[in-house]
Amino acid sequence: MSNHSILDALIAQTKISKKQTDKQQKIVETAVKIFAEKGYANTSTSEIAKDAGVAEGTIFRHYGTKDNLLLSVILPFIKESMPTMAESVFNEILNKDIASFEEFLRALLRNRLQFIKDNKEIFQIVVKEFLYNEGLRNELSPYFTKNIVGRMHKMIEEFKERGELVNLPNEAIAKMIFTVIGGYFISRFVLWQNQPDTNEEAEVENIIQFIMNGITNKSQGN
Amino acid sequence: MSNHSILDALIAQTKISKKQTDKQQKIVETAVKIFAEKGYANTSTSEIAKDAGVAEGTIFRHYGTKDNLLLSVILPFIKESMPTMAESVFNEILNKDIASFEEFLRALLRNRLQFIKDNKEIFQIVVKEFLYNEGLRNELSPYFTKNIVGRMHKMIEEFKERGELVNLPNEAIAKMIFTVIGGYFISRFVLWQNQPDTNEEAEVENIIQFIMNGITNKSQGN
Amino acid sequence: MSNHSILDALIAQTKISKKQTDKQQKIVETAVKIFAEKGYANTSTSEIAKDAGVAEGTIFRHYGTKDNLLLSVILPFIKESMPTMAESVFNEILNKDIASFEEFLRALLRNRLQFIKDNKEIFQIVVKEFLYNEGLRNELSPYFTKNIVGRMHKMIEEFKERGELVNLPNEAIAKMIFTVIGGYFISRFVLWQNQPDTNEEAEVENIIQFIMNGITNKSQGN
Amino acid sequence: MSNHSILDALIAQTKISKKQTDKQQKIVETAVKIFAEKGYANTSTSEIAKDAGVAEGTIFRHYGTKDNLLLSVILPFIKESMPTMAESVFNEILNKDIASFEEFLRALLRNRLQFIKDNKEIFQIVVKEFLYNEGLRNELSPYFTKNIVGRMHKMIEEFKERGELVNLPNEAIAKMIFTVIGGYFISRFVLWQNQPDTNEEAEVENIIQFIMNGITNKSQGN
DNA sequence: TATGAATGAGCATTCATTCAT
DNA sequence: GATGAATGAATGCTCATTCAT
Repeated sequence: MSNHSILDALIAQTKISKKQTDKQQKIVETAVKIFAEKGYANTSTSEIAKDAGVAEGTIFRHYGTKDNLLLSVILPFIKESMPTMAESVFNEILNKDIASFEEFLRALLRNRLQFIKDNKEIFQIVVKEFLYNEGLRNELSPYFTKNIVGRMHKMIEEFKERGELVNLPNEAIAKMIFTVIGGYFISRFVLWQNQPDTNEEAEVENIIQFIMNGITNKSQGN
Repeated sequence: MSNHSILDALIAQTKISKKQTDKQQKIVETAVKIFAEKGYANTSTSEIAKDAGVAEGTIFRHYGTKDNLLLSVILPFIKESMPTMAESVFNEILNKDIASFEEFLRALLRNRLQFIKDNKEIFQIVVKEFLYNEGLRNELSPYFTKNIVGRMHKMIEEFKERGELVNLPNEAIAKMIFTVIGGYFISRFVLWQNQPDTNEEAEVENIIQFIMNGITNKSQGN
Repeated sequence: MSNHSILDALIAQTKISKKQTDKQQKIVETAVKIFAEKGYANTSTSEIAKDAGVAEGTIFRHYGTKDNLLLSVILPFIKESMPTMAESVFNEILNKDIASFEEFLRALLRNRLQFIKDNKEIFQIVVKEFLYNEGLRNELSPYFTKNIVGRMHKMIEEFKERGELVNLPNEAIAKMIFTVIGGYFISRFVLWQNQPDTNEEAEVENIIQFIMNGITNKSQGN
Repeated sequence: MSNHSILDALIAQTKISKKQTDKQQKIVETAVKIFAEKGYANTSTSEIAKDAGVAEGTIFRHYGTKDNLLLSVILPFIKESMPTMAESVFNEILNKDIASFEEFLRALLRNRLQFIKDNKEIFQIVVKEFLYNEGLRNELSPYFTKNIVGRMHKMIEEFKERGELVNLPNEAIAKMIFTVIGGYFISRFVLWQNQPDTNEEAEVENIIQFIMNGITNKSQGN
């Protein structure tokens, strides 16, 4: 996990992926499942091979190293998770002048919630490894910054100008939104995955309200 | 990391720790440093031994297993971090009828911020392992729930009655407060530890304001 | 050395042993030699690996644990030693109505003597570990009882009815025969392996005579 | 277990044992118990120390090495078991001209049976280690030969002259007697120690009869 | 005399990786 | 493309032994 830029890897990845053999698909599937469950460092390639019904050599024929297998698992998710957000969410909002920031938040949260529900296990891997694996963190961070933070600032700026947002530094606002939303995702999908299904609708709405208005009782004066 | 209750361990811990030899101290010190840096799973006992200037056997003579060494590193922190909060923060507030919830939040945040600044590395270990190490998570969770959540609910209830807090479920309020504060600590001390010192005063104030009032511009109508 | 029934192991063993690689063969060969010489507990896997000209990992790839290697060495011997005796010796005798018990004894002793001469080293291992290794003893015992003791009783019963044998409990007779024959094997092949070759023919005959007639001088009256 | 003659050790032993401290006594007691149960090679000095309520260093202060502790446990037993037999049994018999060989056997068996019942655990150790520990075997063997075999031969010679014994080599006769008696002891006290108490009187008598007369039905002709 | 902290070689086992088939 | 035998360094841990107090 050291001297390959993530972008290089991405490119290589795209080039290589002419066709995935059945075995390859099975390997990645299995790796996702086990990495999510026990973490990268606690998973052995032999376990993956056995569970995938594949010879251990086959893993290395296709992915070269265990590190590389991790990347092969994570990268498509990253590739998807970042730009998608940009295109389908941000722009969509920016073009509709009727939208409030609250509506934007709601759309963003719902959109990402669905995405993560569709990619629960990979999300678990990314979260865990982002914290545990400094190499990976260093690779993903600039990518994240470049794609997300920039757009978010623009968005905040826009709504600040409309007078909807409090006068805090853009960065502070962005960070707090990410913290609350990210905290929700991590808490729900990584830490307490087996909790019985809660009332998602209400939860989402509470989060939006919290981000917008905090916890102070607004009808205090009444 | 399996069949020892954390409370039992805590008790045993306290009893055993008659005197720590110099070597023991060096071992724990070094373990803290390396675990924090690379994570428990990526740290070998031989590395700890070498860095601590100690024979590898010495580690096992004192701590028995690597798991146990981790606990020996973490438990005093946990022991400190939980009840302390209870006594020195919660009660203090409950007794002063002048206090607002905002003041309580400020005190809580400041108090914990100081504590974590004093125990930066162990905090890093706890955060990382809480996510990565299911066994540890299962041990710490009930302890956390029992000590913190209960008190927090009482506190929220109290201020709800005073009409200061929004009408959301106590749990939802508590969770969001923890998410924001925890997110701040993790972001600052685990993820981006090497960032240049920011304006802490302002940051703390922003967080408080955010929790209390969200991001909506309150002077909107003016 | 605990929770596997020997019968299960036997079955598994037979199934697995599709083909043995050269290295596997070398490992077992070497293990037999060293276990026999120094005992299981005093033999390290690294010594076996070195002597076998194999990487230590190779042992574990094929046998999983040191315990398992011991079983892999012993089981084929056990499998052979028990039923063979049943089929080829017992039945053979039972079908010839001319046979005397003495002839049966002679056939039995000769047959087993040859078998052990052909498997000297494994016999040494089995004897030593049967005494030293309670787990192994507990596994082998019932198997031994089931296969040997039953048949022996039937045999003794048969010859008792022919009036050839003394009126002692079958069990007592069987036990003494085993003690004398087993004692001979152990003494000759385990305890004093390096004694110069004695007159085997005479020795066998002495044993038979001893079992049949004891040490009393029968021509006493003359 | 290498370059000390057992006789030297015996002497040294005798000299040293001025006074045994309480701790020493506890150590030997505990060592006997655990060696008997699990075998020398499978017992760690730390386990002995813990069970004996003694610091590990104390064992080494008194016995120097683990090997030496084993000897300290075994030697008094050997010292006792050999000469005692000589004095109290052999001579006793030799002086009474009325005695038959059968009576001698009975006296010998009873005498040794009692001795072993009084020293069950050490007997277990000696048997196991005699087989497992080549060094120990090489040390004990000559001692055994010198003390026992010689006397036994004399005894057999004596009764051969009286016409009581079969015309087999003295050695063969001695060996078979030892095998049967030793086999009984080992079977009863080492292999199946937990068997419910059998009818000892009858068992002893069966053994004597077996040694004297074998298993042939003597009243065949009737 | 007794302690117990410290040692470091040794142990069984795991693991990512290589390579001939 | 896929296999699976083979590797050997590394790992967590044990153990007999030493030595200052």
